[in-house]
Amino acid sequence: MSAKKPRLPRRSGCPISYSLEIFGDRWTLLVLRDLLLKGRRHFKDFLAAEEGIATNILTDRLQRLEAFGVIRRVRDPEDRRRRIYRPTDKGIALLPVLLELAAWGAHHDSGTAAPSGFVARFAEDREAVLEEFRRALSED
Amino acid sequence: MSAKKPRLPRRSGCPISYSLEIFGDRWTLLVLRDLLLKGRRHFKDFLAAEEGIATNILTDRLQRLEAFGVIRRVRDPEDRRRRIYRPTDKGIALLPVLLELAAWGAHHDSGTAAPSGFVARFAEDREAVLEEFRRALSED
DNA sequence: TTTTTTAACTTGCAATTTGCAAGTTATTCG
DNA sequence: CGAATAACTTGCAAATTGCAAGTTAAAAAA
Repeated sequence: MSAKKPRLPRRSGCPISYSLEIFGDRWTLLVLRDLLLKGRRHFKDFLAAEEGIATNILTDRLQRLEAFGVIRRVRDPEDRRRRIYRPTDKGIALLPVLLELAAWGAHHDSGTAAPSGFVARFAEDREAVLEEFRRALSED
Repeated sequence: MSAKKPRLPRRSGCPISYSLEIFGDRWTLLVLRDLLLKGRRHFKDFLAAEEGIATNILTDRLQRLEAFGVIRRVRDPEDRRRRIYRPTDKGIALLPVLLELAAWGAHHDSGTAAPSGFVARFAEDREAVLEEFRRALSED
């Protein structure tokens, strides 16, 4: 596996540019949302998300995330047809990015479906919210 | 101006999905980096960034950011050929997203050109770093 | 045991977006 | 006034996304 890294040659040394080389598209962070915030694990789960990602795009994104060391992919011992996708530490470190995007979106989208009170809670105790998600992810 | 909003129909009410409708591409957050973190203001400045955005893409992204109320665009009174692009409050509220992306990228990119000590400083006093950038942006 | 169903992709092709570079128009400079 | 400049616009090729049918291995049903 993992021959999927560079889509384009490196554009600059900027850290944001580096991050966007991995996440700068309409789907990758949505996949990570399901993985990190919703605890989804299987291909089928990501496919079932409301936004309707296509199978070829999902496969591509999962492969890239694996190649960049953000997730790992193993065969499910209970059903060998299935694959389990899990975040690495590098992946878990993306929680703040996801939550800041969520907070911004929830605050500025008049039609948001964000959980009620999420923005206030995050603003009030950011670290506690982060810790909750980290704990959920470490329960394996 | 500002007829540039929806590229696609809304995919879901998820706040992250909403954010990605605006930023889910390889260029938009780079433009905002220059605007919010580097204080760039003119079309020419964004064009000159190291990553080499094309003029049609830059124009498209600026128009979308304006349509979403993230930036405003005015004619420069000192040279009417020029345009000044400035962040709105909605735009400034994206600083945490940008800085989290930068911190993640700086930490995980072995070839990073991030300013030395940035990651440590941000981890140590996130609010102070945010406040610095906000102050710089309000000096107009 | 065989057949059917299911999970995770893969593939072919059309539609959309990006990238490159030349072109256009209004404004400023020499 | 002509040349240069700022901010786009345009035409077209390359790359990516989206849709839906197809494939293969594993599990479930007959």
